[in-house]
Parts: sequence; C-alpha cells; structure tokens
Amino acid sequence: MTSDLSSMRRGDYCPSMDSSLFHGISEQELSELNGIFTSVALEANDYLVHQQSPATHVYNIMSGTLLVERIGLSGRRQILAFLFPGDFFGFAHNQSFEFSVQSLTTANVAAFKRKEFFNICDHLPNLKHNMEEITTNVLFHAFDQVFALGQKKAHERICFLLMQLIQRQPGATDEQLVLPMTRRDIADYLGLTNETVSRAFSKLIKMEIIAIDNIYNIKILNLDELKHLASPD
Amino acid sequence: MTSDLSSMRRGDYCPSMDSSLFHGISEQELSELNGIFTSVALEANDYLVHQQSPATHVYNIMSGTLLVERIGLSGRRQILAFLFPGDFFGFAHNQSFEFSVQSLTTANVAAFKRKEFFNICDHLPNLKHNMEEITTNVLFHAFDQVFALGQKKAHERICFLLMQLIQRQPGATDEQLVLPMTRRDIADYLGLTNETVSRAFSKLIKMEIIAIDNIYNIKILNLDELKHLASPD
DNA sequence: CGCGTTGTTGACGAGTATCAACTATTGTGG
DNA sequence: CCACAATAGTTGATACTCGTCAACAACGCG
Repeated sequence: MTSDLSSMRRGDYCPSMDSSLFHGISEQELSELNGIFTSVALEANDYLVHQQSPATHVYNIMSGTLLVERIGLSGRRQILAFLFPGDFFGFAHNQSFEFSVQSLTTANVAAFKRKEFFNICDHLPNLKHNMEEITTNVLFHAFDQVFALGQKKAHERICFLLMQLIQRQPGATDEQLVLPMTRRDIADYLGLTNETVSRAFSKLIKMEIIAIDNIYNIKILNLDELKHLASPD
Repeated sequence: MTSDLSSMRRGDYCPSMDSSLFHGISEQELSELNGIFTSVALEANDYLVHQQSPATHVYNIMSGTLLVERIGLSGRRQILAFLFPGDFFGFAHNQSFEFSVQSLTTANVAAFKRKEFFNICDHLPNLKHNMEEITTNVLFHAFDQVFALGQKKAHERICFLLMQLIQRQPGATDEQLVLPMTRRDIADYLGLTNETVSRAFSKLIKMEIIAIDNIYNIKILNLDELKHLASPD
C-alpha cells in the first residue's frame, strides 16, 4: 500500500495530464494531504464507486486503469472516460455519483473525504488551481468525445481512442500500445457494438495503420494517418 | 442596452439553472461587477466569439439564445451547447477559444474581461462558488450529450433535446415550446443530418407524442412518453 | 410576384446493429 | 498437465437505421 503521495508529482506516473492534482505543491503542503487519505487497493473488475451511491470521497488514481460508466434504464452502457495514474475522479453535482467506476486492472487509488479535501483546497491555492484545471480538461475531453461520437465513423473512432491512449497511458509509445480494456469496453466508450469494433480493427490492420500480435498489444505502423483519422481539426 | 446585472438574479430570466452566476450575491457586491462589464448587443446570426480567437472575455447571457459550435477540418459542424439567458460562457484551456458562439436571435450579453473577472472571483466567494457549480453543470450536461449521441436513436435524441428545452428555455412549458434553432442546428447538435431530424419529427408526430402548428412551435401531447424516450435512466 | 432559403419526403446506398457460427483465450477441476 | 467449460473476439449473412442525392413544398423577403 502506497502511503505517500509525493510520487504522484513525478512525470513517470502522470504522463497524461499537463495538470496533475499535486503539481506545484510543496513537500510541506503535501504532508498535510498525506495525513488524510486512505489507500484503496482494487483487483480487476472491482468497483470503486457505484452509480447512485453517496459521493463521500474524491479519488486520485495512483496506479492501474479504471473506467467511468453510466448505465441507462434500458441497460445500455456508456463509458464516459478511462482513468489512468494521476487522474482524478470525484465530480458530483448532487450528493450521489451518477456513474460507476470500475477497475480494469489491479489498481491503487487514494481516497480523500470530500469535506476534508475541499477544506484543504481552500487554503492551498495551488491545489485548488489544479482542481480547476483538471475540471476544465475533463470538460474539454468530454467535448472531444461528443465530437467523435457525433461526427466519426467506426474506424475513425478507434483511431480517436488509440490517440488518447498513446497520449495518456503510462508506458505507451508512438509505436507500441497495450490496451487495458476489452472490445466491449471500447464499444461502449465509442457508442458502437463489439462486433463493429472488431471489424474496425480488422479494417485498420488491412489499411496497414496498425498491427496486432496479442489482441491487447497494438503496434502503430502509420502514426500520421492514425492522427489524421482520429482528429477532426 | 442593459447596464445592470441585478435582473439576472431573478428567476424569470434564469429559468434553467439552479446556479446562476449571480445567485446569492449582495447588491453591494453586484455593484462592483456592474462597473466592469460591457454589454454586447447581437442580431440573429452574429458571432460573439470565433473559433481560435483569443479568449479575452467571459460572458453572461442576458437575453436571447446562442449556440456553441465547433467546426472540424472536414467542414462538419458539431454544436456543443445552446445558451439561454443566465447561462455562462468562457471556458478555455489555452489562450484561445476552441469554439465559436453564434447568436440565434437578437441577444444581449454581458462581457467581462477575463482577468478582472477572475480577480473579483478571488474575493467574492459566492461568485467563485457559482462559477464552480456552473462548470460542474456544464460538465454533466456534456456527459448527457455523450450518452445521447452514443446510445440513442434519432427520434430519441430529438426527445432528449426537447426535454432540455422544456427545462431551460424561458417561456417554455410542459405543453408548448418554441424552437429558436433551425433543423440544421438540431442536426448538428445531435450528430444527425437535417433530413433525419425532419423524419424523426414526423415520426414523433405520427406517434402522437408531439404536434406542430408553425414549424418552430411544438406542442407536447405525451410528456411521459417524451421523458421516457429522452431519458436513459 | 419571383427568388432564395429552409423544411419535407422519397429512393437508394453506405454503415452499423443484430443474429449466428466459429475461433481463440482464459480459467477450473480432475 | 490436460480436458473441459466459460468467456472474449472474429467473421459472415442479413436487417435496419441513417446519410446522400434529388425533387418538391413552405416560408420569408425584396
């Protein structure tokens, strides 16, 4: 169990965000935070929070990959985000979460009681500023997803996801990529079915943009074309 | 030209938000804000801000309806939100806006210089709190849109929009509704084409869920069914 | 009134969902 | 360690939804 947050400020844990939660926070200030969090250890498929459960904590991902999902009455599932080390989760506008967060891998998460956390925010301007920046980033990420879902074809959406993973997943490079999620997860993230996802992968392979050894191991053969398909503007 | 923000705190101007920007702010504090905004008058189809123009201001809608759009390289347009009186616009994570904001009607908008506005935020806790609440609402709205685009069929997306309008548009009731936007705007908001939007409306009419006199004048005949189609959970 | 814009409707085709069969992978107990 | 079952992924056939193209209707405006 990790009992020290300071590692979270190092780039190797937070490849994704220009704004990690603890960026620019002094050792002394960090020690204050160290006192008030509990570390949660998760196995693959464990739930961190359930849809409609009371929003008692906010969370900072220390290791592992998680997903944020929302399930409709009809049973349709939409994945709203994948969470990587350094990412933050805790947005709620009522007392309850409107999402579930499930772990895809073994993971460690720092959990802060909401009230205590926001109290500390009030007298650590840097922390508050980071929170605001993260919120804005999440918002812009959501807009990107709206654009992708509204405007793109299946194989373009896959490229959109792959680009996100390249940018955000620890250990990912321009050429090699490990998918932590299943085809169904990808489908539910991109508003597709798993069959369509499968076919879209096959198409990208045939187009020689990617190659796969293991199903979860992807090689990028043509990054420029990948970018082009992924990006609308 | 409106030169007084106090009207913005009244419910009749802000039917939509549980959190208007100026909610809970004293007359005295409000007068401080009154000194630093300029009022912008817009005609229908005028642009308030352009994609990639520098983000110099933040805006609060006083009257009228506007839309937030983003145009991709391919020329396809995604509308990210419609803005109603009381709504706030100004999110940016660089120096420039990544969206355009266009007016659908004649409109009045209060424009605050970013820096001055955020300075005032720093010593008006209520204002800052309202900002944060608005940001969270916008975020949740974006998630709703992701769900709609990812999981819903054309006529369900229309219902999703109609429910939003019932809740947010000034003067809208459970039974009568005026659309301020064109079919193309609706299409670009919901990730459809205008033809599909047209057909979806026809379908809802045939299902006796809505009726239309004037094209922009919609009667809700079966609100329960509308809600059911609109809402995933 | 004529003209341009916007909306509607139809015919058709492209893209995706659905259903089903099959293959590959993972996990379990003997 | 193997056999088997369960799960995940792929591929094909078919149906459905939505996009595209085209014709037409309704509306707004000079």
